[in-house]
Amino acid sequence: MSRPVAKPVRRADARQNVEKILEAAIACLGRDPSTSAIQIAECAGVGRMTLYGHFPSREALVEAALTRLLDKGDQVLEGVDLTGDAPAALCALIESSWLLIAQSSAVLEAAQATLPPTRVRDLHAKPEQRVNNLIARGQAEGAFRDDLPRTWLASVLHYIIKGAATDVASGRLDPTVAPRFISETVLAAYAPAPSEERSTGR
Amino acid sequence: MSRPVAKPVRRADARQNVEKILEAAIACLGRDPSTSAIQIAECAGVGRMTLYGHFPSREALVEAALTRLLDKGDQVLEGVDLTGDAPAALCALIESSWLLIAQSSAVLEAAQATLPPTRVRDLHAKPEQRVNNLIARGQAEGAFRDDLPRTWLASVLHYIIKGAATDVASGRLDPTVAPRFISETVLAAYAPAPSEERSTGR
DNA sequence: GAGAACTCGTACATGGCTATACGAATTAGA
DNA sequence: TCTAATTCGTATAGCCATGTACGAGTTCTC
Repeated sequence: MSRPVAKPVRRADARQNVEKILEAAIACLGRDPSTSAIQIAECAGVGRMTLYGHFPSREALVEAALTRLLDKGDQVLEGVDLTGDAPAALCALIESSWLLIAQSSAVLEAAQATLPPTRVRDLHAKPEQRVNNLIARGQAEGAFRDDLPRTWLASVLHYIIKGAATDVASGRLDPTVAPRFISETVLAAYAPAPSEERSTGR
Repeated sequence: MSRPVAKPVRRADARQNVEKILEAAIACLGRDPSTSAIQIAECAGVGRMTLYGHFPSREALVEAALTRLLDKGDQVLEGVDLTGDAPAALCALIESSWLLIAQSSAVLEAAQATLPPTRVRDLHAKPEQRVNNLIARGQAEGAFRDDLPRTWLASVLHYIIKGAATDVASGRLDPTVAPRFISETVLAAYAPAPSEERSTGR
């Protein structure tokens, strides 16, 4: 009875199919959070039953896709140096992962429609923390404005990234200029109030 | 047969029901763009069949709701003085109609899922223009930054308003402080490059 | 090469939303 | 008051998505 789910070895093609399905799910849900399991399956190039063979329900699939996406994002952010000058670090963060963040937002939206809210919060708490810390540090150093709460500043970043991603997806915005627009806008929005010239760090 | 739709007089209660349905549609779709016609009907306090008696399809209902909402927004903006100092005008615009704009965005999202894209564009072209003109004027006067395209600046405004509205709806953001946050953030984002210290109003 | 794992089609039950048709009860308006 | 407009329940049909069951064919893995 000590092995309820233990399938230690899976056939190679099976694992490969799981991979294809997850990638397709991320792509599809990133485009439209309400994509059906059928569409994801055919987008992955597998039969619908294969999908249900690997994921017991659409809910499980969405959760798996979100988890993978957040892990991927976490890895990317791991490789970005966020310790230096706060504005520069924010810029680097945006440059390196705005698309990933945008995708995550969309998949997260899909998750919110099907998963219990607590589960969702748990899943994306960690990556969220990275951004939060950076903003907090910037505020403490006087590089970012202090007259608006950190949570709001973080939200603004997400709003803009998500909006830009939507417009890029629908062809209204050129993806090559998007990161620059985002960075310049967010940095300006985060800038300390100009009236009183605080000693802005260095 | 020369009068296919001509119903010159409608009974008072009928018109009143149409009113209730439209208001309910705006409220429901503003909260969740995928609200079903059934939910809208019971939210309006009328039977489902009454709804179909007044609107031939859900699509027609969505279009009617969007049209009414945009008209309402247009009226509100009509009463706002946008001719003075550009930042102040933008601030007044946000203060007076951020909630309306947010609702419009949500209903517009519902419309995009059911209406032909051209129709949607046509409908909200006019209110959009008001914001665009204000931004253009601000740029021309040097009150707003010029290094980012006007369309992008307008988009940013929408991103933030829509995001804030979502967070207010889900209880993550206090509705009483939201307009202030939005205004201060957008004004900072729109500010001209900081190197030259313009006298930014007060 | 043989057995097991895996794929995937078909079929089916379920549930939700849209939309139509019919008809009875209600109600406004003259 | 009387008539016609209006409401609104029920029934019906179609479409689509989810999820389960069965079974035959294919392909890995030993």
